[in-house]
Order: sequence, then C-alpha cells, then structure tokens
Amino acid sequence: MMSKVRKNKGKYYITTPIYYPSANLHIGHTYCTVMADAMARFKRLSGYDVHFLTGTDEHGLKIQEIAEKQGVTPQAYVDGVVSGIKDLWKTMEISYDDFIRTTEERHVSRVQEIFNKMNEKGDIYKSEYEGWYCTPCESFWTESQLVDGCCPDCGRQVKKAQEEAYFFRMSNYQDKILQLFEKHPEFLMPDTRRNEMKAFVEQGLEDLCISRSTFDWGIPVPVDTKHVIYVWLDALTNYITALGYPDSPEIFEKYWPADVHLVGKEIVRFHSIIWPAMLMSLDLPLPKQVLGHGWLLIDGGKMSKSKGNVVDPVVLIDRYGIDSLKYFLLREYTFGQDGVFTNEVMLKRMNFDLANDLGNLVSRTTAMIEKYCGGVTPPAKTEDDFDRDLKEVAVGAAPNVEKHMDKFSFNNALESIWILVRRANKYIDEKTPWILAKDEDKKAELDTCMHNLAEVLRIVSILIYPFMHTTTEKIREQLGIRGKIRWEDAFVFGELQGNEVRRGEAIFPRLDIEKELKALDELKRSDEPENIPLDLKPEIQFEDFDKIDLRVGTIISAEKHPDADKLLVFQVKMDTETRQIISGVANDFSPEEMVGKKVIVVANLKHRKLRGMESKGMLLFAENGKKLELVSTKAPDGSVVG
RNA sequence: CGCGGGGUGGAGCAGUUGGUAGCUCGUCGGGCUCAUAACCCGAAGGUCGGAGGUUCAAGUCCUCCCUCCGCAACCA
Repeated sequence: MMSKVRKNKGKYYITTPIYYPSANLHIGHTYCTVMADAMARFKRLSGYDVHFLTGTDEHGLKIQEIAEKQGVTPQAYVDGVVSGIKDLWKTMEISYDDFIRTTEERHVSRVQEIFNKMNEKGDIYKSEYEGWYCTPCESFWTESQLVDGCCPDCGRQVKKAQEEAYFFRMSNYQDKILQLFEKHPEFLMPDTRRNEMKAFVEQGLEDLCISRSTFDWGIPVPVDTKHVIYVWLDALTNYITALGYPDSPEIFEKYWPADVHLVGKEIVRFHSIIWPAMLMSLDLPLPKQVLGHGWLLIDGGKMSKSKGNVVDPVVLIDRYGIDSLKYFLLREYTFGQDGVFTNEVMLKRMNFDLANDLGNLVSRTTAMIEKYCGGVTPPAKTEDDFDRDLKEVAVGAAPNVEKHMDKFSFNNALESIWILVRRANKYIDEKTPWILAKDEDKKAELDTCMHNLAEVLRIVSILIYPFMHTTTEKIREQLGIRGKIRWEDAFVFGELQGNEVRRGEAIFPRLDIEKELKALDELKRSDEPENIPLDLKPEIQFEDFDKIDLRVGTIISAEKHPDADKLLVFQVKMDTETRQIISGVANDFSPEEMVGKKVIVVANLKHRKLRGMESKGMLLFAENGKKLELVSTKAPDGSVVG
C-alpha cells in the first residue's frame, strides 16, 4: 500500500491532573482522562513518541481524616482507592505510560530534593501563616472556607491563629507570569481562562504557604520534619518527579517540557500561575500548554456527591461499552466549555451516530459484499461522479481530523469522520447497488461500489482508532482487513481488494431509548438500598440536641431584604410572639408564596444581624439536590417540636 | 458599577482572522429496500437578547441596556 512516511515526529508529553482519592471517580474525571487518552493515542498513531502520565494525589488532611474514620492507616486507605482507580482506567483502556502516586518513594524523595533546590535558590523562607484555627479539629481554614464563620467540619467556633510555616516567594515571579501570558498566549487556553488568570495575577500575587504542621500525612519538609509539604509543591511537581527529576535525567530530558497539561477549569490557576512560578524557581523550561476543560453539569448544576447526582462511569460502560461512552463524551461536548450531561442526550448520541450511521453502514456493506460478491472485496473497475465525490470526501477526512485535533476539538474531529460515514450512506442510495445487481452488464459498476464502500470503512476504521480502537478491530474483523493500523493509510484510497468479508454481529446495536432511560433510573435506585451510611457531621449527645428549642410558627409577612439578593425577611408568628427571621432562600421562593405557610423555627438561636437587619431565629428547610423544600407541619403555632 | 460565562429556527449546540446563518434531533412531505423500523432526498421554521455605533459589509468589532447561570459578598 502506498503511504507517506509519517514517523519520528518527535516527542509528545501529555498529562492529566493527579486525582484526589477521597472518593470514587465520577464521569467528570472520566471525561478528562478520556480526552487525554484520545490525544495520546492520536499522537502515537501519527508518529510521535508519546508519554502519557496520570496518577493520584494522596496526601493531605482530608485523606488522613477519612482513613481515621474508617480505622485504617492513610496508606492502606489510599492503596484501596487507588487500586479501584487503576481498575477503572483498565476497564476504560486508558493508555497511560506512567501512573504516579504521590506516596511513592520516587516522588517523596524527589519532592524533598525540589524543596531543597528552591530553598537554596532563596525562594523559600519561614514565617507565620495566619488563618482561622479550629482547636478540636486541629485545622486551619481560610476565610472563604469557613461556614457561617465556623469550622466547616465540626461547626464550632474558630479563632484567628498563627502557625509557623514555609513560604514560597511566588510574588517574585508575578511579572514573569504576566509576560508569559502576553508573549505566549497559547500557553493557557482557552482565552477566557487566560483572561481570568491575567486578572488574578494583576491583583498581585502573594507568597504561597507550602508547608503545614497541623497534620502529618504528607511529605516531611527535609530541613524541618515538624512540617509536611503542602499540596501545591507536593502535587504539581508530579509532572517532573514522574520523569525522574532531578536525580535521573534521561527520561526527564527526553520528555520535559510537557506539551500539554490537561486540567479542569477549577485548577487552571494552580497550573498556570503557581506551577510556572515553581518551574522558574527551579530554572526549568515551562510546559508548552495548559488546557482548561469545562465541567459536565447535571441538572444544570455541578456534579457532587452530596447532591447524589454523580454519574458512575462503570454503570455506563457495563451497559453500553467503553467505545460508546468515549465517543459520546468526545463528540458531544465542546472543549473548554461546560456541558450538560443527561442519559437521554447520551443515548440519542449513541443511537443516531453509532447504531444508525456507523453500525448500520458496516452492516449493510458487509451484507452486500456477501450477497453480491461472494464475500470477497472486489477491485474497483469503473468511476463516475458519485465515486469521485466519495473518494474526495474519504481522503479529505484525515487532514480534517488532524486539523481539529491540533486544537483539541475532539467534537469536530469526530464530526469530520462522520461526514464521511454519512457520505457513504448516501453513496449507497445514489448507486442503488440492489438495482445494479439485477443487471449482469452492471457487474463492474457494482464491484466498484462494493470496493469503495469497503475502502471507506477501512479509512474510517483508522480514523476512529484514537477514539474507539475496539470498534476499529471489530470493523476490520468483519471486513477481513489485516495488518497494522497506520495513520498514513487513511490518506490513500483504493488499494483494498480480495479481503474476505464476514458479516458479524451489529457493532452498535440500536438502543430502545425509553427502555434504557427506565433501566438506568432503576439501576440508580437499586444502588441506593444497599444502605450506604450517609456522610454525617460528628455525633452529638442528647443534651446537645435538647438545647435546641424548635417551635411551630406561621409566616405572616415576607419581603426581600433590601440589601441582599439571596435573603428574605419574614415576620413569623409563634403563638403570642411575632418576630423577624431572615433566611437565604430568595432564589428558591418568592415572598408572596411564603406568606401564610406553617414553618418550624429554631427559636432559641442567638440573634444575629444579616446585612444590617436583625434575624431572631432560623427556619427549617430541606435541601434536596438543588431545590429547597419548606419543612412544615400542621401543628398549632407555638407548639414545641422535639 | 464585585468577578466570570451565556442569550443563534421547537430542543441541544457550531460559528475560525467581520463577507450569502450552519449541524444534530424534532416536525411535515417524499424516495428506497442492501441494512440495526435503519438509510437517502425535499420542505417549513431564525429581524443571531435589545438599542445605538464603526464599516462597502457584523452573530462576528465598540458603547449602553435587558436577562439567565456560576462564584464572591450578607444565605441563623
């Protein structure tokens, strides 16, 4: 087969974030990893020496606490979760070249060396870290982490406190980072993310606290083992420690700098500001590109465990296969933007594109070659306008895929393949082979038609390889195409002949969408009765509860807080007393609909001013996912609840 | 004047450096029977949130406004 030589294009180093194993991964993590995998496979296929890194970020207070709760060591805990993650990547056939765990010795020792190097450079100093401290929890919190001014974990009062800590002189690199954004806009994409980060840096960079002494599940600071290295330095450095930096330079020098750090938009800041600053401190080249992808949203909101709307990729893979899921994720969403995930959107995509278009094309092609050509692909013998047009689209697909992949436009890359798939379906109608087959004189034309269809499928099988390689194999199996899959073979048309075609199972069976929706719903429900313990706040004593005085009341008036968007101001009548209570429910309820409602009031709560107005108590609401429901009762006003 | 992101035919989205507004689904009509009730063709349907402005020309640039969504500020 004629082919352009497309080898030795150089190296390509791509990374995903290292995931935090505090819970099982959901479809969002899957999404990111699938994109990285598709790109890695694409680059490999088109001749690059690819290094694809993923891994896990295993230190920190949160892991330590979860492990304690479960009564295991942090190491044992993360070992368990990580093996689950590796299993998931295995089922998903993620083609990573290396998997780094921040608890591995290779990482630990190298992080310490990195700390020392930055220290020698004069970029690290010891100072006081000031924050809000919760004594029982022994944790520091930032202002923004506090919930109602209290510890987000236990809800108790926090106090301002100082802690000795090591700091990285990130402020030294502020100008250089800004220059980076200006001189190399491609460093951070998409544009909107870069604009955000630019604005952030322009506000002024503060030095970064890089150690903690309030917990010990981390890498000890080499010069001061009371401290452990905090997440930034520990986690971000994985991209170079995995390559052997600094003690083992061969691999490192081969692959660094990274070509792409693929990250979610929530961690763009760390990768585009903190990480470059650290690398500057180490006098290392910067990654060529940081790409921030969007989120998959459920019901218009962020996916999160507490909302119970997490989509489990394993369920979907079991039911529809990994290729279908990958195709859907890559085809449906625009890189960099948020997208809405629903089962219906997914099922439609799978049915229309995979079953109807591609699956059916394979099916009808193989059926016809068996029926009209004795199951052997004939050579082309004639050519008309339809044939020429089909060929043109066929050989034009690969360059289009390349063009879009350069920009991480997975959706457009796949779309340009499907243009060919649809063109082939149309070609069949144009040529009406079933009519040609009735006329002996048209045998040559019929053969050409069959040949061309087989050719299209051969090309498609190559083009989809980076995205769905199992399907590639299935198509080639049915068409009797052997030999290595080479990207360059997608640029040529017409060499295939003599292959023994054997029609097989439908490669993407058509789904009954209604039925599947129901089934997925039931699966979700059947998951729940397993009696999984809820994620609760720490246990309290009866005396604690008994301190709370709950009373029944009626809302006699309600209005918007004049100086706040989310607050409603209620006048609540509880038997003899009427008082003002403010609630942050303006997004869920209009004042009008609240008037007259029976409510339950936390009546002995300390009064507090909210945005200038006094609130004497709290109303109870139930939060179900996004939506608030009023907790109500029919009992008379003033009744004690308890 | 807090930061940011949106507002494009019924739905979900694309629209690169400004040059006849596209795609998938849905609807209606037609064709075909090789195929997974799939496939193919045609049609209807949009003043591209609104108002100004720049330009020979704007969904695409500028200004203002309306509106929706995150985040942030008060959500006891």
